[in-house]
Amino acid sequence: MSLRTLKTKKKKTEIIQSATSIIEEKGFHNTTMEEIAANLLMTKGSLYYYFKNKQDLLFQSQVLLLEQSIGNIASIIENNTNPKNALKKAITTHIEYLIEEQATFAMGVNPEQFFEGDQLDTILELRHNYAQHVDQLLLNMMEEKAIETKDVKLVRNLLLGAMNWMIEWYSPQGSLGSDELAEKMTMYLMKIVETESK
Amino acid sequence: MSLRTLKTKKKKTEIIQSATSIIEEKGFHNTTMEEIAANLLMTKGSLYYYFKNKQDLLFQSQVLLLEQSIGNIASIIENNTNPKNALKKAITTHIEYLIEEQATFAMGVNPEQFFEGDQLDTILELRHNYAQHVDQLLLNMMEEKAIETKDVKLVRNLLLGAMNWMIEWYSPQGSLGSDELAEKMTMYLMKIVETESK
DNA sequence: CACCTTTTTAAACATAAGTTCAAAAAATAA
DNA sequence: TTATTTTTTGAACTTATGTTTAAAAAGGTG
Repeated sequence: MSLRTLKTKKKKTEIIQSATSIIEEKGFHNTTMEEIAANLLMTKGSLYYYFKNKQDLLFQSQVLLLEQSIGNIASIIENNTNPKNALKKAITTHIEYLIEEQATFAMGVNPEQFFEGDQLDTILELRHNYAQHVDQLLLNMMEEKAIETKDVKLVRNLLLGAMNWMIEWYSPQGSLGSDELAEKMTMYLMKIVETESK
Repeated sequence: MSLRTLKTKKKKTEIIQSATSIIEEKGFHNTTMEEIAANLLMTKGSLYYYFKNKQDLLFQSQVLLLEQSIGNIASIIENNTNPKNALKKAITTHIEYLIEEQATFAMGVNPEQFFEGDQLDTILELRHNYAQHVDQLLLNMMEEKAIETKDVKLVRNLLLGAMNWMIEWYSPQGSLGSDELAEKMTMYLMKIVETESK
């Protein structure tokens, strides 16, 4: 890969990052191409050299984030044999990742409101892929009989909800450090999937 | 109150309902005043007779929803002496209400992206008010020692998150009826606040 | 340096949608 | 029925902002 194309890729990433950080505060529709560009000391016209349009920029941000998340959880499943530890690790990682990438996560809350057609299909497929990895982790805990097989999806939704909702209340200025916070959340969330009599 | 003013009020409510149902599917920014009006067989000009502007319409929808929710939870606290039952009831009611009013709930997910200034303050205050009612319910369970006092806010956020995230996955066509679903969710969520050894 | 390719610019363009307004229609009251 | 008030209309207005484009600038290569 030539230096040129590497440079272009880097610029693309920078643009995506600039976009997501502004979108986080203001929301997609309140973020203008002008702001995104200004943030990088460019003019909005330049953005169209890298992205077909604003929608395309948004879409690529989402795909990037989801692919990274899937990579995370997949490697956790691969590297942990103990089901409980694996789930615990997955929850912690999800939370930490969410804290770190809060910006882009916020965008993906309601994909139906931002994407349609092929783009929406792609996003939903990636989300589904991620959800299935979580299901896998839960299914591995079946023998503990903490949850019934038919409730896996429900429990997964409860867990993801409790975590993803963080974008509503998490603040870096909070009293807990992000590690402590993740640990504490994990502790409470694990209660959902643990057997009553321990 | 004269017949006139009653009629005006009714019309306002109709407009709010029309707006929220369209906003639910499309998102606020993809919903036009024209659509909202057309849905009621009116022209968009008429909407401005009832609401100052689009923003005002959105705001009033949110306030209405939040006030109703607060009314719900307040009456639950008032009418239940047993802490555990009260919390259980509150969770069930919250879920049922969310299912029923899915449309408007979806709007309030990220108030910072839709409101600013006084409006945002009002919304946040109402949300805070609701949260405090939930905290009250949790605090009443302190003697069970299932959660520590300093974790009340965290636990409340986890519970609200798991529930509110429903707007992401709930479908009326799901396999469970809304009653069953609410009951099952409540069962799993109560595990978070129950003591380990029961 | 001279040539070619890539990148950036700034201005022009396009358009969707929120808002205003004067006039018409409908509802109510006397 | 006539007069008055309320409601609705539909066209005109306004503005914000995404997008296009031709030309300039920068970067790379022989």
